[in-house]
Amino acid sequence: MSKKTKNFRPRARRPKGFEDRYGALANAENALIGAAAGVYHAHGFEPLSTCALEYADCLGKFLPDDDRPNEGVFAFTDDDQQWMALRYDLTAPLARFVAENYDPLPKPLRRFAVGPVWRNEKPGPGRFREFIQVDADTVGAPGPAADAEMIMLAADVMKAAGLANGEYVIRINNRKLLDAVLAGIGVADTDEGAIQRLRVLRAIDKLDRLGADAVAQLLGEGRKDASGDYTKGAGLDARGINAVLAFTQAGRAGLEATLSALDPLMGASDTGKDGMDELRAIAETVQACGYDDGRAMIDPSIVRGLGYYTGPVFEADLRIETKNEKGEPVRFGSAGGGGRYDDLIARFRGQPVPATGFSFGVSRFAAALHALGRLGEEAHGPVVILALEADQMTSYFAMANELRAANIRAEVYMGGSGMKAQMKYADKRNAPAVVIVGEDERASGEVTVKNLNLGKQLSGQIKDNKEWREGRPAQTSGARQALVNMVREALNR
RNA sequence: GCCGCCUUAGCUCAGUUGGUUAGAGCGCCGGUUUGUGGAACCGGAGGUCCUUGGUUCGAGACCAAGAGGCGGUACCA
Repeated sequence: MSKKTKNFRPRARRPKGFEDRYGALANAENALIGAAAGVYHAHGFEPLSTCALEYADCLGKFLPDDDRPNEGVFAFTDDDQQWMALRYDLTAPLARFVAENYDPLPKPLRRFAVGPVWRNEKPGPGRFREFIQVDADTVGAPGPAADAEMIMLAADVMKAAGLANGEYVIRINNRKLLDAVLAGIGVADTDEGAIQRLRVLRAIDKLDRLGADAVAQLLGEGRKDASGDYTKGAGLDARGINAVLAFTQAGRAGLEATLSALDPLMGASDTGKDGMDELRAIAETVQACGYDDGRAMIDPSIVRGLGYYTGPVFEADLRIETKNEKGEPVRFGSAGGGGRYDDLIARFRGQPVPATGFSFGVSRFAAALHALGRLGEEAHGPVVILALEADQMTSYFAMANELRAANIRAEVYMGGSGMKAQMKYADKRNAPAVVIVGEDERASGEVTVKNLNLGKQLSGQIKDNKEWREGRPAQTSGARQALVNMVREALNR
């Protein structure tokens, strides 16, 4: 080994856009995953775990005229020259799995999935290059009841995450309605029209962020933003712009009122009629189940991503304003979204397989709750049993087991340091109490329990160093058999 | 990708018109306790001033390029 190699020290650094989650944030993610998985499991969904890598063509991540995967995915070629890509969501792998194992699976297939997905995009607040999603999907159910169920489940998950009524809303729309509006203003069913439709969708997606005026520019000629960047518009005329904006603004307070406002905008279009029928059926179900109390609403300005949605689309939004450390409002985007994608599995099978689903961005959700100070952090750490005598470890382990059996989180100090360092460790772990058994206690068959919170309070009153040194505030000794009760008492004070 | 702002100790920052050994608060470590965290007092460690190149007798301060961070915008199938 050369001297140079020997001295090499890699600089510890985290890849850009990737996040470490420790402590409260990691706990929050786990709690959200548990909440969502609990709701879905209770509704009969089966867990499915698929692999992180997929063949890129199975993800549909190829540009039509290109031989390498699209930007936005992390991809590389395998030994056999095939393009592999990290999954960018859990829906495309589901489509692959269903197509691959179609015959033996129960239809409809109800499955939920939890896991990280990867996107090669610019990171931002609540936008990560690796993040955890929880998905639930129903495959093989063509009717709007399946969509309505997805919406109600999404609301249930938000509730299970600890949010109160009014702090979240599931917004509902149907892509067919916008298609009808665009057809009505002369957007042709051609390649050119498809591009135009795409630009319209992107423009509408920016409504909440940029406002109606900017979106009107994007629907028309184009828009120059504050940084001087120019975005080409959809090229609609004034009549078209007004029609699209009127559609997006047709949302009303109640489900019925919104449906009534939308009806006249659909004209004679068959697509529009289909979309309205679906939306009406969803609204009736949601209403009958009592979710029209603010948890679910129709919002024509919701369009969702661009790709595979074919009908109803939904989005879960936090209604609490999020601020950063400087008090500036932070836009986190939606906590989740979904919709119907009847053509996705057909890519593999040649015949349509209807499907609908919902996906939560757990990492973003957790980051938003963190910014809101709503993490529900654990009140305290584990009880720490000091390891004062190296030859007494088995008795320390026995005490820890007794506490755990009584449902008290506990650990034995595992370091090699002295008592002072062990106390500091317990303090840093936010331990509610420490158990002290050294030579003295062992000789007399006792244990000492020190209440760290109480000790902290008492320390504020001590001014004299002698008192500090000699006082043993907030700790009590008692018989070894009373360990659990003494710790419990300390926890309750 | 494009535009703008930022980068000095672990963290938050100060650093006069370019001028000797670069500072503070908090944190960390140690001592006043060799069986005690947290108050108080005393002491200590810790900096390639993001990197590279340039201007200058002299650069943490000025210039250029690059990297990283933040914000906006685009992209997000």
